[in-house]
Amino acid sequence: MVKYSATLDSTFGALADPTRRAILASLTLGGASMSDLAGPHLMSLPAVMKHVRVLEKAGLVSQKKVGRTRFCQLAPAPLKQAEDWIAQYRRFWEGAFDSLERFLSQDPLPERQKEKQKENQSWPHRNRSRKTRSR
Amino acid sequence: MVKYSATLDSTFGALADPTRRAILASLTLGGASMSDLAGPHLMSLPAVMKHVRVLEKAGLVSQKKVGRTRFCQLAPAPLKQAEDWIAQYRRFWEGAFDSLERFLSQDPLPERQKEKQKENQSWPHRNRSRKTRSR
DNA sequence: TGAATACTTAACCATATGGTTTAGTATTGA
DNA sequence: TCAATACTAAACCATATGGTTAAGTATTCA
Repeated sequence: MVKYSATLDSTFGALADPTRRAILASLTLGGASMSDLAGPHLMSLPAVMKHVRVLEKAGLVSQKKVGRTRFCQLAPAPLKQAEDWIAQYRRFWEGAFDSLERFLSQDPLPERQKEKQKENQSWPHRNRSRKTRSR
Repeated sequence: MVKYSATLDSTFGALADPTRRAILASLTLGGASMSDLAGPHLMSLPAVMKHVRVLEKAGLVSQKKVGRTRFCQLAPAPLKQAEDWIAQYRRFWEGAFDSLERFLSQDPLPERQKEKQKENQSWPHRNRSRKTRSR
């Protein structure tokens, strides 16, 4: 199947929500209680707690209960992996910018097809064989 | 409401799925048709097309139809913004790693509370005033 | 002790997401 | 021209997501 990283899934998934990014931003000011975090947001405390739980599952936040108060703090690890993943693509998307206009307006053939045409083959169908599917 | 970036939402959202990351990886080898992209995945062509549409809406992929074939290619812009966002947090999560053990096991009071205690105030409730909510 | 605080849990809801199958349309090539 | 190719569109489905309200529990403080 597909090369799979549960870490990247949950990291990017956690960062995809503006409320959660705002919570992380708030935590850069230091540890905060649930009510602290909920304060700026126009949503209920349980809703904010769900967001915090998503951030915790993604490893972006750690929690600790002191008395009746739950404190949250930024946690370190997985953002590094996400940043590395994106950085790895930088040269490709920088290259892509150069060739974008040509791709969209002038040259009708992408690299893969041109290679294969040079080899004087028919179009390479990577999915010629249909797969068995569950269900 | 919350500081909001539709671009970061859709960029991180698009990157949160392993199939879509695999499609981007495949496109680093050059432009590819829909069937090319669908090839390695154990899912139907319409499913892959939905993923490509998500990537296109996020601005990560551009498309072009030539005859009956639809070609896709990496597009440049929004990964930069996402990488910048993450990079901006690096110093915080590096710092967080140093203070994590103390936070979790020894020191019961986070920075914000300690500040306020020094000021001899009661705990600052950022959400003391309840908000009006829609619905 | 008893009221206020700070979560916590549960049930619920609407919409989004990620997949399917089926039945098309438009192109291509023998 | 006619069959095969390569998408495309629509209807459908299960589960996830992001929110709510209501009713708890556990702590704290006067």
